[in-house]
Amino acid sequence: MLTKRQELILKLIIEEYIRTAEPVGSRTLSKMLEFSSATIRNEMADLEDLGFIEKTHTSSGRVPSDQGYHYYIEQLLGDNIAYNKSFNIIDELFNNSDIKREEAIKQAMNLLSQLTNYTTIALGPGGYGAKVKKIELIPLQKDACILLMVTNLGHVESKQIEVPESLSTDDMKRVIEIFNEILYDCPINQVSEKLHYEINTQRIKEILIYNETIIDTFLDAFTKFTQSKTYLSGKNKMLYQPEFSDVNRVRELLAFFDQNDIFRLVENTERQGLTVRIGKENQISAMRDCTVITVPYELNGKDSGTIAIVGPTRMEYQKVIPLVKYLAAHMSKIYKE
Amino acid sequence: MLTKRQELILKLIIEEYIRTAEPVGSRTLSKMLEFSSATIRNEMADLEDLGFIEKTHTSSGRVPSDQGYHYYIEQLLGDNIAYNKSFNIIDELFNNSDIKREEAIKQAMNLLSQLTNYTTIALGPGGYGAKVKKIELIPLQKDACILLMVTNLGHVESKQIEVPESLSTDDMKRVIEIFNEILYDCPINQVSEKLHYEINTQRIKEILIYNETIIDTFLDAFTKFTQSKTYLSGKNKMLYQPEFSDVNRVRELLAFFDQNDIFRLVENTERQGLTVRIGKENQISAMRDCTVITVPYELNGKDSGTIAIVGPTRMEYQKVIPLVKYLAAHMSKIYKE
DNA sequence: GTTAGCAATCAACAATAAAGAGTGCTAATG
DNA sequence: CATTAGCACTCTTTATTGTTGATTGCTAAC
Repeated sequence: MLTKRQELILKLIIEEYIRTAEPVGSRTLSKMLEFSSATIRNEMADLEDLGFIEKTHTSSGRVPSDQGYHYYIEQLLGDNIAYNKSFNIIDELFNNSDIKREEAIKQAMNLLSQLTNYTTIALGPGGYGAKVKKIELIPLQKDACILLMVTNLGHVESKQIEVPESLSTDDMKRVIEIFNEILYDCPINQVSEKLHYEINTQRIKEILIYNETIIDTFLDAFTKFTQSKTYLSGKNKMLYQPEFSDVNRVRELLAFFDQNDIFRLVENTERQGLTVRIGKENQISAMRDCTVITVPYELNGKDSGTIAIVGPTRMEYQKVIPLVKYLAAHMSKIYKE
Repeated sequence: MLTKRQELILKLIIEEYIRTAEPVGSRTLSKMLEFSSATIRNEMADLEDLGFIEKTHTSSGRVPSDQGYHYYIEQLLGDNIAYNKSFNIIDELFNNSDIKREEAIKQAMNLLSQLTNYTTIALGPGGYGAKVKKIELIPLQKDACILLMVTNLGHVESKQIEVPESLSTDDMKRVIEIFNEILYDCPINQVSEKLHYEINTQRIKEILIYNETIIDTFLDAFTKFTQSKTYLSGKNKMLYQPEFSDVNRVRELLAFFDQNDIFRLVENTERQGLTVRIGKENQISAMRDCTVITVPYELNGKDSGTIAIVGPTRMEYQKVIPLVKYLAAHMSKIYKE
């Protein structure tokens, strides 16, 4: 357990380091406090022994350790979400609601990235709460048509498919009719199951007469829905952080963002509420100097996903944490009644 | 006019510089040629006077100037598109054609970026050649529905719109019926015109009874089609070029790519065939050390766009130029009969 | 016209020195 | 006994200097 004075010193070191990105020395601190630099040096030595701060070399000022940041976030910041004028801006976004769900998530991430100057990621929701609303087949030429699927959430997915010559327009109409009958109001993630369940019923058999592979084509088109989508904003915000003044670091980081591995940042954070992974706690080596904060959100009872924000370990936690919390808590406003 | 030997020396300097990114000295060249370094120095002095090469400092080797690259490309490379084994890979992509147009363009750009290790951009086609195939309105709840538009090219655009309570399901059906009658087979870029032309006819008036703003909502949804799309690939390929070992350069470059100004790279290149803009010929300051090559393409008589490739001025022209030419010339294969 | 030879130029690198910031320790202080 | 002043020590940063090596331009010889 730290004494009050140690906590104060730790807090000041962290906040000063967040501000300047330079190691903080005892003299700097003694100017802010009523103690001499010698006293502070003694305290700093203790804080270092306890693992909260580190030196970059024998005679340098101190820098917060990963553990130090954790203590700061969990013990010194507290849970109080102070009112923040950025909250208004977020509310404003959600009030302007004649935009599609996807677009809204995208914009929310953009906003968060702009407010914080860090990189933001939203994962999901995939099609998980969505239900089939309507299936439509629109002929293009003799042998090609567009398969359309609309969900109750207003999402549209389309896929161009080939149609065997043997199938007449009326046949196609019948096929679509059957699909609509079977799948109307069926949750997206149960489509495959449902079709396989019905595979021996009369209706499905009727379809298979026309074309053996149509079920597969169909299922293929549905996979797009169920893929959990990622929204990435402010990818190169990080370049302006002093910790990324080395080109190799930049390359490493951007290469990571360009891979399809982004979801790895969020691994094992489901059902955990807000998580803060600092520095090497992130398994990804390109992230060794970064903090990744994740927080789950819900759009309605079923649709859920994760918001993540990626910045340097030297992140403005005080500002960022309330912001992501607030945003995640209010994401459900995307659907207004 | 340059002598044969001057041309040879210029060619070697450029190719050596492209290979190594280091200034080329007379001794290096004399090892490749039958002349002494002194002779080559004399020739180099002349080439410098003529503006084809430059020194980085008084006693450095020579580096090609923008003008030098131009001479190399236009006089020394010639028009002969030598067969290139990459051509096969391109053909392969186009043969695998059960993908949508958008996806095909995206993949073509990805491929080009991978083959060359430079950044690639495709502009357009917008919806220009496309015609309205079908318009559909799918109700979600009482007051909301999805407006769907499908083109003959298989492109689908959707927009969620609000519907006044006063409008019954049958009314909506009637509205859509009228729209389909009016707009079937209408080229996308003439939709606005057509609707305004028909504004006083009985059919449109019938629609307006239901809802005054529906036409605007409709036109709004169509603008998405006509926007010329951009496809960007290999954004951070450039980071691995030695000319971008400075973080500030990297920032500048990526910031430019992130703006929506990419189209500026292609300004005034329409109808010009292949253009090569080297270094400061690009008006964009972030591009002062880059070469931008553009070449127009056509998908069918009407749909056209531009392919661009962005690399360092020290670009592998010999490899790149035939490649973009070939790709652009064969883009039309995306639609096979 | 070509080339050998040579002084001059300049970047790149390493070695050295000086300045400045910071630490840890010790001894004095209240 | 906590606090502080004082001081030697450490290490980074910056500037300075010298050295090396690549390259040029010029001149004179072939």
